[in-house]
Amino acid sequence: MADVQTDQDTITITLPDGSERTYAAGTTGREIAESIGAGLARDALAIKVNGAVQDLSRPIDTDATIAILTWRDAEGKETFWHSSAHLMAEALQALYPGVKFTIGPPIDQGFYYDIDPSGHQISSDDFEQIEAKMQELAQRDVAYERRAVSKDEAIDYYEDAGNEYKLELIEALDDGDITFYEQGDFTDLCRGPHIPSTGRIKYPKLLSVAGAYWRGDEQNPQLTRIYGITFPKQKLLEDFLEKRRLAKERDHRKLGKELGLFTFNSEKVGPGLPLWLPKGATLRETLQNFLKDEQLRRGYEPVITPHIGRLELYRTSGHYPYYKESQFPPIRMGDEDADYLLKPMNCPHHTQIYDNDLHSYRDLPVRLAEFGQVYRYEKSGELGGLTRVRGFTVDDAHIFCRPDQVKAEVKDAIDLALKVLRALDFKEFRAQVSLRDPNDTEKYVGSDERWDQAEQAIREAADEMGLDAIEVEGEAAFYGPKLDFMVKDVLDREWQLGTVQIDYNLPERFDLTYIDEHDDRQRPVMIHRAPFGSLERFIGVLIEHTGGDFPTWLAPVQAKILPIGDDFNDYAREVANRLRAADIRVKVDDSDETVGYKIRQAETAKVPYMLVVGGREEEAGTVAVRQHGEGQQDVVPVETFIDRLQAEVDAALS
RNA sequence: GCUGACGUAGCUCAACUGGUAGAGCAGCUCACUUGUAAUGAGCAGGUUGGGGGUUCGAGUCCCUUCGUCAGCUCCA
Repeated sequence: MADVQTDQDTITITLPDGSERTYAAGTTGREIAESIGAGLARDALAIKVNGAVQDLSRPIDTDATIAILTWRDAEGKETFWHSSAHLMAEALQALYPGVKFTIGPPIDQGFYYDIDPSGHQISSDDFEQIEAKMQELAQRDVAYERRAVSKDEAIDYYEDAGNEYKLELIEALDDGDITFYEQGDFTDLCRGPHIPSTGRIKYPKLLSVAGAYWRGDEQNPQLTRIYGITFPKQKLLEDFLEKRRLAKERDHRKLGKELGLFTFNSEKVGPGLPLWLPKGATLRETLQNFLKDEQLRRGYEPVITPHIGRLELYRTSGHYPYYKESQFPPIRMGDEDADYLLKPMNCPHHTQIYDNDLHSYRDLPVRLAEFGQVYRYEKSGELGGLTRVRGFTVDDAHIFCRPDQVKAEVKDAIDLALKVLRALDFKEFRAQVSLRDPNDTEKYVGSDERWDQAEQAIREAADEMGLDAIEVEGEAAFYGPKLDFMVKDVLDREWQLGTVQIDYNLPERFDLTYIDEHDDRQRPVMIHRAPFGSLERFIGVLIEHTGGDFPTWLAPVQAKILPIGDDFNDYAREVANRLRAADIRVKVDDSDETVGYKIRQAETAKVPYMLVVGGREEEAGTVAVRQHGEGQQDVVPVETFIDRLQAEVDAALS
């Protein structure tokens, strides 16, 4: 279909390397690919013409800059998976007559299709059969054919099919802008583009089935969503499955259990309420101490507030009833005419600490820090491991400052967050600046002018700190813009960890003030910041990031002393005492086991250092050092080992 | 909360179409006294998540409830 009529007989095509080639007008992408090379033609999935991805079969009528897309291009993969969604739909149509198709887009890793099963029940047990059908269909290697249809034609087609979902989609489309794609017996309303033919899709794998609401709205009917992924080569599928297997190995829920860090085992305690075991608590306190020290150096002051507060506090702050649904219900005592709320946030309490004193502009900023435990009633289906819990700890601090100090404070908060990420070797994270939605300024508190200032401050601070932050409009909280650090877990799910948020709302609501140089009362700006975010979530992601091999400074047990026999238990204990005196976390394995067994135990527990001691060591006052995962190292005096370990810890935290 | 899957010893997992709940590891006891990733033997360990039902008989089938997982929705 020639959209653009031109008088040109020939067209000039510019390739990604900048070279130009001349073709007859109407040459297709496939022909261009063939003219470049047989290999490229074989791998070609789609073509990008002046920035728009389209089918290889479509003729090109004008001069254009093009790129032939293959599996190596993100857009090539996207097209491949989109076409795979159609192939899966064809298989489903063959196996489950009457199912209605809605939407089936590609995603980061594969694709899904939302269907109305129309009475069929599809479960993961059926995956093998569906995959087999997909392979069978793919082997027929039929073309994906694009067909422009009129709106009436499209409506007729789906009225015949009785597919109200597609009709709803067509409703929103303009006549003349509607296309069907067909492959084999399957026809789908689709914008495209698609790969040339089904034969490219050789290795399908269905991943999961779940409910999803039509158009993501809880009020709408629930559809069945089937997730899948496909590959052109077996090796790629195997690599993908291997990666998933490895990810499962690193799952923090599994490692948390194996390493004895935390447990959710007791149904009596309640869902989403983690119990920290001694080793996990040690790890967590070590992390907290690291941050406390860092904060002291940066002028933060510690505060401590109770776990509950009067409901009135949260009415004033505006959190209640706005977030009523995700809070534990208020507690009412019979003899007191007031309700109490289990605190969902620390900030209201902190405002009251600020308000305990009269503040001069000279005193600002005031930085109040607390590891504050908060409680939120997350929906049951939302809970998961440590990443989503109902009771968690925020490494919260609230900075009360003058408007002219905002940028410097945001910069310091970013610096602190970066320090934390660096100390824990997080190299892959994303920084996101969330701004207000320019089309819906109604839902935000505070004047436009203030928002402009705040957004500018946060943007400049991010920029000056060298952050390559992406900006997203409409993601800001109602009270101010924010900057978040996001990190992915082993399953590639992205979690928000650290955050810096500017807030003009709470100082207003609590009528917080400071006295300026003209003896006038002024409103301070509040900055919420939490470099870890939630300790629980952070540690969950950290476990997966390290695979349980924590850096020495964080390891719950840093060294385990392994006497080779009972005769050396005393010496082992003596060494342990010397290490403890140097603040090293140490355990002695004085069980009746062989050294080989003790080593195995320590290795599987991922203890960084094993110190084997026997007669030779006792006589010389030494330890035989074995490093986790590295095997036997050397035999050194106890003091040397202490010095080394301390140097390692200092280096990691500097 | 919704849809689906799952729940057997502390952990990891067995138990054909309904027919006496098993194993390895961990634990305990005893022996061994060990030199760099599992010493040997023995013992103990369960109302098969809870409740109800069908059946001569239920880990297995049905209902219900709690929990876990995946996804949806939401997230101060």
